Amino acid sequence: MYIKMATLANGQADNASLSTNGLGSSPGSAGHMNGLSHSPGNPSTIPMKDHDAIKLFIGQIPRNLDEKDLKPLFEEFGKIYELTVLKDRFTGMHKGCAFLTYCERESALKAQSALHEQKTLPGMNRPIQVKPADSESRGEDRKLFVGMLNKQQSEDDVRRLFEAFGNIEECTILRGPDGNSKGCAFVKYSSHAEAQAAINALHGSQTMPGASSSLVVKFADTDKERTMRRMQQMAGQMGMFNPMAIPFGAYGAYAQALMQQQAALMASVAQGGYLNPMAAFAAAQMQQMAALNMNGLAAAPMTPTSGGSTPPGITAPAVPSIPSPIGVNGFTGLPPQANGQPAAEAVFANGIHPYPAQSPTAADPLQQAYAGVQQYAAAYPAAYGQISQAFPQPPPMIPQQQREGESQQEVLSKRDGPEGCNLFIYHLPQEFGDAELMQMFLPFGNVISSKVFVDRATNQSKCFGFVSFDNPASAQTAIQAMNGFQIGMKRLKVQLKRPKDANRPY
DNA sequence: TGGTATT
Repeated sequence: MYIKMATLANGQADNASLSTNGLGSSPGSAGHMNGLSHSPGNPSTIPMKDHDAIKLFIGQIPRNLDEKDLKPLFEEFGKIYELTVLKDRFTGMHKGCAFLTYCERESALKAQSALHEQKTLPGMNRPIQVKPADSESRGEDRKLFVGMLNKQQSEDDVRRLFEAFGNIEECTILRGPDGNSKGCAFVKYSSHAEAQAAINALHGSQTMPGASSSLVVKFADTDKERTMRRMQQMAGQMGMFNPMAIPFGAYGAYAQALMQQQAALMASVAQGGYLNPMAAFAAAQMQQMAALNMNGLAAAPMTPTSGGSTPPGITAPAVPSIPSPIGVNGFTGLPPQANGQPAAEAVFANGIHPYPAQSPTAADPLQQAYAGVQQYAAAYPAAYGQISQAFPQPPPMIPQQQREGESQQEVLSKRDGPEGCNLFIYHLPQEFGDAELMQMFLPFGNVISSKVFVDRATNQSKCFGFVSFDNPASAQTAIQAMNGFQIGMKRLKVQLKRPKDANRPY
């Protein structure tokens, strides 16, 4: 009985928060004190109930109607298994709603379609509510997030699109404070299966006029995910560490340990006087990759995220979950020599090895990341060769360390830094995606966003992009260091991003 | 010289 009461209390609370009818209810009352409610503990009095029977929430019931009054209204759709008016636990006051379970699932569906919002009971000013109780499903597993809608599309438009796949209980366009659509919506079906069917049929199926890519149909965030998202946003605004690193458990701890290890390496390098932008660049890449891989968010870290093509010599290695032996030349799948040079020599063309000699062990993820850097560098010998020319002297800068746990959130956030912190970069290699762009600028500070402009029609990079730092000094340092930097046949153009309202050509 | 969004 205790369990039964708890269940009812939960269901009631759920429905109270769900319903838009203004029915007040405080959690806790269990309406089991009535003549129609069967005691599930006594087999002799329990009618048989379908295994897939649906518990219905009935709302907008006049408070003078009790179970025996309501029974005739609902009985015409089938045999009632249980009907319970919700009452305040302490005062016994009728709360204006009830739970109803038919013996057969089909009866519930019939009652819902016949009654829900179809008639208004005497004395009420809103129509009766007959719908599955929230306790019937978590809610989240049948609620969809729909993205890439046309901003002109209405609730009805979306309903029409989704109604073929099941019964839609809710359909809401997300709107900003001004009432304009954000181009996305929530659609809630009666069942998980319906929601899944809609995903299967509609996700990516079409591109709405004016939308930048094809329709997105996926399960909506769970409460937990929503909380995480909020935390991330908050942390991002405050420039704090990323809370995502904490719940990742063992992986997060491992990634953090890795980064600490790498930070220690970098510190020893700095003390040895070897620090130069190139070393910082390579180290930053290594950190990125290690962090990304450990979090399982990017199995092939050096694959451009946009553009579709892969730089020559880069084979997008997957980091094996069970490490296999790798040699100094790097990953399985990497040609032993790229561009005619041993990869390691291509990286450190200036003869400076910023890392202490190590004997590579096969199981060391650091080695894997290191190999990844080598591989990446091997594909861009020109870039790396030029670095030593670009910086005959150590430049007047101390590359800012990436702080622990910072990378994921920073990678994911898409926002400008303050004025003077945002760079426009032109003449990027065709193969560069957001990730590569960011890695290139990480040595100069805390990169809060990176974006390579991609032609939507061809999905090809337009060879320019944006990088935002969290402070103007980093941006200036990056300009000094990287403007005119030669990659292959091109030289990077690195300038402050033109403010939106300003009209000055550089 | 940008922006795939979660009641």
